[in-house]
Amino acid sequence: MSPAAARPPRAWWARPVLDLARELIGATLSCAGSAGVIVETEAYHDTEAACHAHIGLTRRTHVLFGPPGTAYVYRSYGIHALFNVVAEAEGVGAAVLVRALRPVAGLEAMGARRGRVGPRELCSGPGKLTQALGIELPDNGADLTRPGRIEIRPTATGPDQDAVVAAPRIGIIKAAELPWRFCLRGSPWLSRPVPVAPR
DNA sequence: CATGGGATTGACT
DNA sequence: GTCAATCCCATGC
Repeated sequence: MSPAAARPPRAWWARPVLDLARELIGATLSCAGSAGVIVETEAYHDTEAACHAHIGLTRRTHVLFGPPGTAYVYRSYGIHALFNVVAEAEGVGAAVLVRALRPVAGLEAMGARRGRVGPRELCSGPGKLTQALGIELPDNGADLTRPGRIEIRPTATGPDQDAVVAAPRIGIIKAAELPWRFCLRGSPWLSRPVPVAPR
Protein backbone atom coordinates (compact mmCIF):
# COMPACT_ATOMS: atom_id res chain seq x y z
CA MET A 1 0.00 0.00 0.00
CA SER A 2 1.04 3.60 -0.38
CA PRO A 3 3.00 5.29 2.38
CA ALA A 4 1.16 7.63 4.72
CA ALA A 5 1.12 11.29 3.76
CA ALA A 6 1.67 14.13 6.20
CA ARG A 7 -1.23 15.56 8.16
CA PRO A 8 -3.33 17.30 5.51
CA PRO A 9 -3.81 21.08 5.67
CA ARG A 10 -7.21 22.77 5.81
CA ALA A 11 -7.52 23.05 2.04
CA TRP A 12 -7.15 19.28 1.60
CA TRP A 13 -10.44 18.74 3.47
CA ALA A 14 -12.31 21.48 1.61
CA ARG A 15 -13.00 19.41 -1.52
CA PRO A 16 -16.48 18.22 -2.55
CA VAL A 17 -17.81 15.76 0.01
CA LEU A 18 -18.21 12.90 -2.51
CA ASP A 19 -14.56 13.28 -3.50
CA LEU A 20 -13.45 13.34 0.12
CA ALA A 21 -15.54 10.25 0.96
CA ARG A 22 -13.72 8.35 -1.82
CA GLU A 23 -10.32 9.78 -0.96
CA LEU A 24 -10.58 8.66 2.65
CA ILE A 25 -10.81 4.97 1.69
CA GLY A 26 -7.37 3.65 2.60
CA ALA A 27 -6.54 6.48 5.00
CA THR A 28 -5.46 5.65 8.54
CA LEU A 29 -7.58 6.85 11.46
CA SER A 30 -5.96 6.76 14.87
CA CYS A 31 -6.91 7.73 18.40
CA ALA A 32 -5.84 6.82 21.91
CA GLY A 33 -3.17 4.31 20.91
CA SER A 34 -5.24 2.42 18.35
CA ALA A 35 -5.47 2.77 14.59
CA GLY A 36 -7.28 1.34 11.59
CA VAL A 37 -7.45 1.76 7.84
CA ILE A 38 -10.74 3.24 6.61
CA VAL A 39 -12.59 0.77 4.35
CA GLU A 40 -16.09 2.30 4.33
CA THR A 41 -17.45 5.87 4.32
CA GLU A 42 -20.66 7.74 3.56
CA ALA A 43 -21.13 11.30 2.31
CA TYR A 44 -23.73 13.72 3.66
CA HIS A 45 -24.58 17.18 2.29
CA ASP A 46 -27.01 19.85 3.43
CA THR A 47 -28.74 19.78 0.04
CA GLU A 48 -30.19 16.30 0.75
CA ALA A 49 -32.61 15.34 3.50
CA ALA A 50 -30.58 12.61 5.23
CA CYS A 51 -27.95 15.13 6.33
CA HIS A 52 -28.29 16.62 9.80
CA ALA A 53 -27.31 19.98 8.29
CA HIS A 54 -30.38 19.86 6.02
CA ILE A 55 -32.42 21.63 8.69
CA GLY A 56 -29.99 24.53 8.75
CA LEU A 57 -27.72 26.06 11.34
CA THR A 58 -28.57 24.88 14.89
CA ARG A 59 -26.60 24.13 18.01
CA ARG A 60 -26.31 20.53 16.86
CA THR A 61 -25.31 21.28 13.28
CA HIS A 62 -23.06 24.32 13.60
CA VAL A 63 -19.94 22.14 13.48
CA LEU A 64 -21.04 20.80 10.07
CA PHE A 65 -21.09 24.35 8.70
CA GLY A 66 -17.70 25.17 10.20
CA PRO A 67 -14.17 24.76 8.82
CA PRO A 68 -13.40 21.56 6.85
CA GLY A 69 -11.12 19.09 8.60
CA THR A 70 -13.14 19.28 11.82
CA ALA A 71 -14.50 16.23 13.63
CA TYR A 72 -18.31 16.00 13.92
CA VAL A 73 -19.22 13.47 16.61
CA TYR A 74 -22.83 12.94 17.65
CA ARG A 75 -24.83 10.42 19.63
CA SER A 76 -26.98 8.00 17.68
CA TYR A 77 -29.93 6.12 19.15
CA GLY A 78 -28.95 7.37 22.56
CA ILE A 79 -26.07 4.94 22.73
CA HIS A 80 -23.45 5.20 20.01
CA ALA A 81 -21.05 7.99 19.08
CA LEU A 82 -20.64 8.34 15.31
CA PHE A 83 -17.55 9.99 13.83
CA ASN A 84 -17.59 12.27 10.78
CA VAL A 85 -15.15 14.70 9.16
CA VAL A 86 -16.45 18.05 7.95
CA ALA A 87 -15.89 18.70 4.23
CA GLU A 88 -16.34 21.49 1.68
CA ALA A 89 -16.06 25.23 2.29
CA GLU A 90 -16.93 26.88 5.58
CA GLY A 91 -20.61 27.77 5.41
CA VAL A 92 -21.52 24.54 3.58
CA GLY A 93 -22.94 21.76 5.77
CA ALA A 94 -21.24 18.57 4.58
CA ALA A 95 -19.39 15.68 6.18
CA VAL A 96 -18.04 12.17 5.62
CA LEU A 97 -19.22 9.47 8.05
CA VAL A 98 -16.56 6.84 8.76
CA ARG A 99 -18.39 3.48 8.92
CA ALA A 100 -15.72 0.77 9.14
CA LEU A 101 -12.00 0.18 9.65
CA ARG A 102 -9.51 -2.61 9.18
CA PRO A 103 -7.78 -2.66 12.60
CA VAL A 104 -4.00 -2.28 12.26
CA ALA A 105 -2.63 -1.12 15.62
CA GLY A 106 -3.56 -1.17 19.28
CA LEU A 107 -5.87 -4.14 18.90
CA GLU A 108 -5.53 -4.98 22.57
CA ALA A 109 -6.80 -1.55 23.58
CA MET A 110 -9.61 -1.88 21.05
CA GLY A 111 -10.63 -5.21 22.53
CA ALA A 112 -10.51 -3.75 26.04
CA ARG A 113 -12.87 -0.96 25.00
CA ARG A 114 -15.16 -3.18 22.93
CA GLY A 115 -15.34 -6.18 25.20
CA ARG A 116 -14.27 -9.61 24.08
CA VAL A 117 -15.26 -9.76 20.42
CA GLY A 118 -13.59 -11.24 17.38
CA PRO A 119 -11.30 -9.07 15.23
CA ARG A 120 -14.01 -8.73 12.59
CA GLU A 121 -16.35 -7.13 15.14
CA LEU A 122 -13.87 -4.57 16.45
CA CYS A 123 -14.45 -1.80 13.90
CA SER A 124 -17.09 -3.14 11.46
CA GLY A 125 -19.65 -0.41 12.04
CA PRO A 126 -19.78 3.32 12.79
CA GLY A 127 -20.65 2.84 16.46
CA LYS A 128 -18.20 0.00 16.87
CA LEU A 129 -15.18 1.87 15.57
CA THR A 130 -15.71 4.91 17.78
CA GLN A 131 -15.96 2.62 20.79
CA ALA A 132 -12.83 0.74 19.70
CA LEU A 133 -10.83 3.95 19.26
CA GLY A 134 -12.23 5.68 22.35
CA ILE A 135 -13.83 8.49 20.33
CA GLU A 136 -16.64 10.15 22.30
CA LEU A 137 -18.85 13.22 22.30
CA PRO A 138 -16.18 15.56 23.73
CA ASP A 139 -14.22 14.96 20.51
CA ASN A 140 -16.92 16.84 18.61
CA GLY A 141 -15.34 19.92 17.06
CA ALA A 142 -11.77 18.61 17.20
CA ASP A 143 -9.50 20.22 14.61
CA LEU A 144 -7.90 17.42 12.57
CA THR A 145 -5.41 19.79 10.95
CA ARG A 146 -3.71 20.26 14.34
CA PRO A 147 -2.01 17.64 16.51
CA GLY A 148 -4.53 16.07 18.87
CA ARG A 149 -6.14 12.86 20.08
CA ILE A 150 -7.61 12.02 16.69
CA GLU A 151 -5.48 11.83 13.58
CA ILE A 152 -6.22 10.95 9.94
CA ARG A 153 -3.36 10.15 7.58
CA PRO A 154 -4.37 9.64 3.95
CA THR A 155 -2.26 7.57 1.61
CA ALA A 156 0.23 9.58 -0.41
CA THR A 157 -1.37 8.72 -3.74
CA GLY A 158 -4.99 8.26 -2.70
CA PRO A 159 -6.91 5.01 -3.14
CA ASP A 160 -6.98 3.07 -6.38
CA GLN A 161 -10.37 4.23 -7.64
CA ASP A 162 -11.06 0.85 -9.27
CA ALA A 163 -10.96 -0.59 -5.77
CA VAL A 164 -13.67 1.73 -4.45
CA VAL A 165 -17.32 0.72 -4.87
CA ALA A 166 -20.28 3.11 -4.54
CA ALA A 167 -23.59 1.90 -3.10
CA PRO A 168 -26.68 3.30 -1.36
CA ARG A 169 -26.21 4.51 2.19
CA ILE A 170 -27.28 2.36 5.11
CA GLY A 171 -29.84 2.88 7.83
CA ILE A 172 -31.53 5.98 6.47
CA ILE A 173 -35.03 6.66 5.13
CA LYS A 174 -34.66 10.02 3.41
CA ALA A 175 -32.65 10.27 0.19
CA ALA A 176 -31.98 6.53 0.48
CA GLU A 177 -31.51 6.23 -3.29
CA LEU A 178 -28.29 8.20 -3.47
CA PRO A 179 -25.20 5.94 -3.98
CA TRP A 180 -23.14 7.87 -1.48
CA ARG A 181 -21.68 4.94 0.43
CA PHE A 182 -18.10 4.08 -0.56
CA CYS A 183 -16.45 0.76 0.21
CA LEU A 184 -13.11 -0.90 -0.41
CA ARG A 185 -14.01 -3.59 -2.93
CA GLY A 186 -14.09 -7.07 -1.44
CA SER A 187 -12.97 -5.97 2.01
CA PRO A 188 -13.94 -8.38 4.82
CA TRP A 189 -13.95 -5.47 7.28
CA LEU A 190 -17.11 -3.68 6.06
CA SER A 191 -20.09 -3.02 8.34
CA ARG A 192 -22.28 -4.88 5.83
CA PRO A 193 -21.62 -6.38 2.40
CA VAL A 194 -22.10 -4.24 -0.67
CA PRO A 195 -25.45 -5.19 -2.29
CA VAL A 196 -25.01 -7.44 -5.32
CA ALA A 197 -27.59 -5.73 -7.51
CA PRO A 198 -27.42 -1.93 -7.71
CA ARG A 199 -30.76 -0.11 -7.69
C1' DC B 1 -41.55 22.24 29.54
C1' DA B 2 -42.98 17.61 26.94
C1' DT B 3 -42.48 14.89 23.22
C1' DG B 4 -40.51 12.25 19.43
C1' DG B 5 -37.10 10.54 16.34
C1' DG B 6 -32.65 8.89 14.98
C1' DA B 7 -26.37 8.07 9.86
C1' DT B 8 -26.94 1.52 15.64
C1' DT B 9 -25.97 -2.49 18.03
C1' DG B 10 -26.67 -6.75 20.37
C1' DA B 11 -29.75 -10.01 22.28
C1' DC B 12 -33.33 -12.81 21.41
C1' DT B 13 -37.51 -15.60 18.64
C1' DG C 1 -36.51 -12.06 11.33
C1' DT C 2 -37.94 -8.63 15.71
C1' DC C 3 -37.02 -5.32 19.28
C1' DA C 4 -35.28 -2.58 23.32
C1' DA C 5 -31.65 0.30 25.13
C1' DT C 6 -30.81 5.30 26.00
C1' DC C 7 -29.58 10.40 25.11
C1' DC C 8 -29.15 14.55 22.54
C1' DC C 9 -31.59 18.02 20.65
C1' DA C 10 -35.19 20.04 17.47
C1' DT C 11 -39.73 21.15 17.58
C1' DG C 12 -44.23 22.43 19.37
C1' DC C 13 -47.45 23.74 22.98
